[in-house]
Amino acid sequence: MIVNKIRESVEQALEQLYKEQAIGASFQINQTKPEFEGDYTVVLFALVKHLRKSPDAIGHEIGQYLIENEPALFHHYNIIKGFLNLSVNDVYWLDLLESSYNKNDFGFLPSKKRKVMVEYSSPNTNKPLHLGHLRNNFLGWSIAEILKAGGREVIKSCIVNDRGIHICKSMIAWKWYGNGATPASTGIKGDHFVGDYYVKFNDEYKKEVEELITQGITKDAAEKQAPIMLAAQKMLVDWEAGDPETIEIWKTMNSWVYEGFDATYKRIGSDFDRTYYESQTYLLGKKMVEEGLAKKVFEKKDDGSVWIDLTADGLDEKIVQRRDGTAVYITQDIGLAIDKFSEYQCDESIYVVGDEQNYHFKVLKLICDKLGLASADGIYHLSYGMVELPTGKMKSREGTVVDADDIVDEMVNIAATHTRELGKVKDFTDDELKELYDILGLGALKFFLLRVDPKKKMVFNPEESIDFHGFTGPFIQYTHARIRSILRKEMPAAGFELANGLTPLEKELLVAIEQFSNTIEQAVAEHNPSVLAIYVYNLAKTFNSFYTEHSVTNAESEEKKQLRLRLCMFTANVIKSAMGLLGIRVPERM
RNA sequence: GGUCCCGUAGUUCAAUGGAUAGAAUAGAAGUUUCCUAAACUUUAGAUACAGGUUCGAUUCCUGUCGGGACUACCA
Repeated sequence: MIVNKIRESVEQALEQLYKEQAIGASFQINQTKPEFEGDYTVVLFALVKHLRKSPDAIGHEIGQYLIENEPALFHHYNIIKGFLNLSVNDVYWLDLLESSYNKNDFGFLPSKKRKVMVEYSSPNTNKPLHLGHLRNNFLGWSIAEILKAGGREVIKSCIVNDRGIHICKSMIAWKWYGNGATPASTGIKGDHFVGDYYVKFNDEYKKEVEELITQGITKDAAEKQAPIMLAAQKMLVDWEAGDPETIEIWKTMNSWVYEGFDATYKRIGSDFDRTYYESQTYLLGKKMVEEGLAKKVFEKKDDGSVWIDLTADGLDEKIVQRRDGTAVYITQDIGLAIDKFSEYQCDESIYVVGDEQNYHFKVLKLICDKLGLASADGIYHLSYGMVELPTGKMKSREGTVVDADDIVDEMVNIAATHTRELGKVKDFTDDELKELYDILGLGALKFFLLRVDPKKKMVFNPEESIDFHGFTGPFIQYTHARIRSILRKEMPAAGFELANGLTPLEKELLVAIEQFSNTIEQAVAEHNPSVLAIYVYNLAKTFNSFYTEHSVTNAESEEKKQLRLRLCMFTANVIKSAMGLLGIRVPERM
């Protein structure tokens, strides 16, 4: 990678020129801004104090040194206001086209021998997936692929929250009001079917609370006394006690949900190497409660509930087991952390979970640490921001939730409409068309959700966010299809002598291609797919300018044609790889 | 109340303390006998406010104003 080479060369220059004075000196290397001459820029200000010389003097000395000692790499430099702009020889860029020819794993980095688990998706089994889950799924899948490209061994995992009071709510509503209906008898997708009863529960609960309030009971008391809520709570206790009827309903309703989830996962491309079920991990968590009590990490209150005091760490007291002996969320997460580590011994365990749980994961890591668990160090919360609507946060109670299946269908339909209007693929079979619409619709959706820094919350405007122009997935897919169209006419020849001299756009394209592996490295370090999305978009944009300006198959000379054919091939490969890391396929034609 | 996060063009997003704050979209004006116009070119438009740190601040610190999350014996 050229940036690393430049860094090494400059470090060597510093060492040779300034000896011990240069020890510990640090500097930045940026890509040179287009308005200046050069390819990469060394920022000199940071060296001034160390070397006690003016930036210009340092720049000239380093620049001279580089040109004299590494003439193969550098051929020119200029200094403007403390910035040393270095021009790299065209030969370096042309060699890149020569040496990387036929390389399939372009950009991918050598193995780092680190094992990483990425937990993502983690659905509740009481309702279907929504837009927020899609951000989670796309992020988790993508970061796993990015880590693989960065040489890590990756295990994708999913924890299914298949037990708890929320499931009992759906169960009791179905038991009371379902009259034995099933997804098959109603023709409703399983996860939506169960979700409808969750909504039903909330409706009935609200009615009961209002009814109680009219009887003169306070709101707080009414919320605790509502019969349907009491029934749900009893169901949770029954479930933990293994009551056969409760377990039976639970198994049946969960199986409906899983059928629905499987269909959605298959459609959006989520997959997992290992699936955990909370119903199987929460008991280990409860065992850890006993151990924590013995180690005096936890403490039991008079009413029987168990707590940890984290006030010394700047946090509050946190409950780890209820008065009635049932497990809470954090309890089963402790159990899960132990399970994961004993099974895989990962160096790092990434949890892709929304930022509303920042506090929860702070607590989890602290507790694991205090319990002396080996897994504590590797816990990393990949916290992402909520997806909001222009009207604010999505709220299931107000019916403003954007359903995952619905939005995928909508995107695919729009892709279909667009494609028909343009009429470029009229010779496609029905199957080919269906696949193309999926590639485009899902590509647009995935790119939209992944192009934003995960840490930041984002706004999804149903009317405006569905776009196929500009900074979008289809823009990049289109660029790929155009390149493939050229390469179908002619592929670059092997072992051809390439023309000397690069036009500005040829050079720009090469520089961009060369940055692919650096970008992967950055994405790995930051756990951030958006840097790749931005990168691949810029690459496509650069190619489009190149494409408009230069003819490939009708180039001025055979040498130029071969050079540009290779540029086309590399660009297409990098686009395909980079989009692949985002979970987005690219079509041959569109 | 406490803890944390966020305020950048009309809108949605960029910018490891670095050069004249980048894109997209919406707006204005252009480009197609020639490899796919889902494209390209030109144009106009922004760092909430007030201090501080320094060669240099969108970025770091303090305060003000505005928005959000968490602080559940929900998960």
